[in-house]
Amino acid sequence: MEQSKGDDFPPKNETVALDFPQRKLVRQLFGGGTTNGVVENLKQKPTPLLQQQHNQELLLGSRSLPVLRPDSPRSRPRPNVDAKDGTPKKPKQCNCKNSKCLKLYCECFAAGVYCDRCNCINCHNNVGNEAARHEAIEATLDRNPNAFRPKIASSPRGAQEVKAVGVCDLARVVLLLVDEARELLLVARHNKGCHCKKSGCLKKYCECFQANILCSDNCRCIDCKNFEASEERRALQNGDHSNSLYMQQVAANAAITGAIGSSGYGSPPAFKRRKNELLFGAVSKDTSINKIAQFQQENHLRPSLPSSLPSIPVVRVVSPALLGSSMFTYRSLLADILQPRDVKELCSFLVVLAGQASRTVSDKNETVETQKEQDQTEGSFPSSSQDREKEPDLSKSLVEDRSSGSQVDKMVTDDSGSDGSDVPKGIPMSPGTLALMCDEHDSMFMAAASPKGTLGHGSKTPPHLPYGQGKADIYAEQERLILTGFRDYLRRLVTCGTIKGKRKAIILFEIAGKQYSALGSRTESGTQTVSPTNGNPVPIVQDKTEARTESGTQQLPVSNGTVRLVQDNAEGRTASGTQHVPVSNGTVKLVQDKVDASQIVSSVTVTSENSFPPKVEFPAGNGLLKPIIKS
DNA sequence: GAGTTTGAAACT
DNA sequence: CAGTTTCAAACTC
Repeated sequence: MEQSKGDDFPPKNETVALDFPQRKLVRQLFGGGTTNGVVENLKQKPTPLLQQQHNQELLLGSRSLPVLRPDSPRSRPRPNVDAKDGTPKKPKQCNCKNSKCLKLYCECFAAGVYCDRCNCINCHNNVGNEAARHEAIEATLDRNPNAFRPKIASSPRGAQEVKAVGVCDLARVVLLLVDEARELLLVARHNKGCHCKKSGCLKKYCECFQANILCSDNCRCIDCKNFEASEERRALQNGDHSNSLYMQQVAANAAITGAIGSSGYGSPPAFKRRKNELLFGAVSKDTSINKIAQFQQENHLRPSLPSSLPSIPVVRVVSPALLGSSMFTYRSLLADILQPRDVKELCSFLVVLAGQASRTVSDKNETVETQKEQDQTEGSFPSSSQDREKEPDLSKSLVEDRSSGSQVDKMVTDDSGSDGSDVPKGIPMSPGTLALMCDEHDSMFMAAASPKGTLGHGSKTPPHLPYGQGKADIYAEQERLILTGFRDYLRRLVTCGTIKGKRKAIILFEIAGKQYSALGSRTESGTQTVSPTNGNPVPIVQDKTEARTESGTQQLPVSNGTVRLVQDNAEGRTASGTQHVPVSNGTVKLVQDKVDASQIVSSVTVTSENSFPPKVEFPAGNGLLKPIIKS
């Protein structure tokens, strides 16, 4: 993801460093290790960024050759189009005078590119001085084999494939993205760390700051203010939106990471790692005084610092080394905008949307009530619209479902009730819900801790789904409605991302769109197995989306005022989690304080009566709820 | 645009 | 590895 800012970095119109002997290339290829940089092939044109990203997965080297480093502070993007004449220009124009542009002082050299239209003096970083240049490269590599490697380490995984498609998989998608963002947070850090003394790591002198990452325990900076909870840093971020270029540079990392709101609580991201890892439980073996001090600083505990720790530096904090060695170092610009509550509210939104979708579908299909009643004999679906007036379909259907004795009910009941789960008994689950329910058990958390852990359902057989085609269509319709709403949500996120984090938002949208497309492209019904968190394939109905004629309800497992949504990991196999979306007697305000006036302000009240089912009330206006992201 | 500040890189 | 010097970018005026 870091590379995304390379959009304006790659020297599109210049010849890049090409002068490395083949043997080095071979050494790169087989030397092991990873690099974010791209080893350019000899005498080839600059590689498109995306291909570079692909290449970097292939080209591994222990001794990196000069590389394009879109995520390097030295290669921070500059306008690649001349502001005056509009002609493309290289992203960096050095002004070297004494280094001949053959030392790492030179940004061009450090970036592995020839100087081109630079303002340097006595430049040797060009084709005409290939020998000297090569010699300089050798010398540089002798001093530091990683000299040309990216300073900012990031190994973002590719976009995780979203395997399952279902109503509740929307939540899965959301949480997948959150998970993805966390991964990004994990990987972005300065390899060497900065050594700032006076800048507080809040100026571009600081390479970490320049790369828009937080200082890490790699750093040896003094008086660092570039940490998650730093008010100075936050104030700087909130206040300085004038540097649009810089904002664009960092925007690539913004959307998703902002969505997870790692900074929302003003605590280091590391403290909020997966499964809400306990703060002190996550403390690694590294508990140096400095780290403790940093922790105190980050949590504003210094004033109450116990006197029993006299050795803790009082004034200077050497590096914002957070507890643990795997701290998050990334800081999203959206982090102060998209808060954790936003994610939760999105989940709530999806829940509400599911209910509304069921209502909408039901309204559409009152004409096929007969068919529905037939279905109710084996499953259960909402009955009349009169009932819906009193109670939303979500609730209604659930109530009715409780009285039904369908095979599905029994199966679900058996499955959920045997382990004390608070999942309502006798409630037929939609395929997507069942996919969610696979993680309904707390034991799943234990399974998540161990990739090969015990299955959340033990040895139980995954819920069987004897859905008929009609139900499949119902769910397909629901999915379509919900996905549409979700798409709208993401579109707004994209809009928001236009300001901050555009690219990430687009990625969000694309992933969601992928789901949406997958849903729409399906042509035959059947059972699709998804890989739930417990490792057991859970069949979900794969619906015809083109033949949506029946209504139905989509239930999300709700218990004790909490909507549980499955959080799955990338592969949907091992990690599991539960996203708790409080719905108890509160008003889930989907519209944030910053509202686009053109949008409908929708307050969605999600109440919980006797814990289940929740009452969902929609505001005036029957249109689909459209979440509004503050911008 | 000149001068200053800053911190990485280079050097000892 | 630590201290110093060199260097060029960032920053200030």
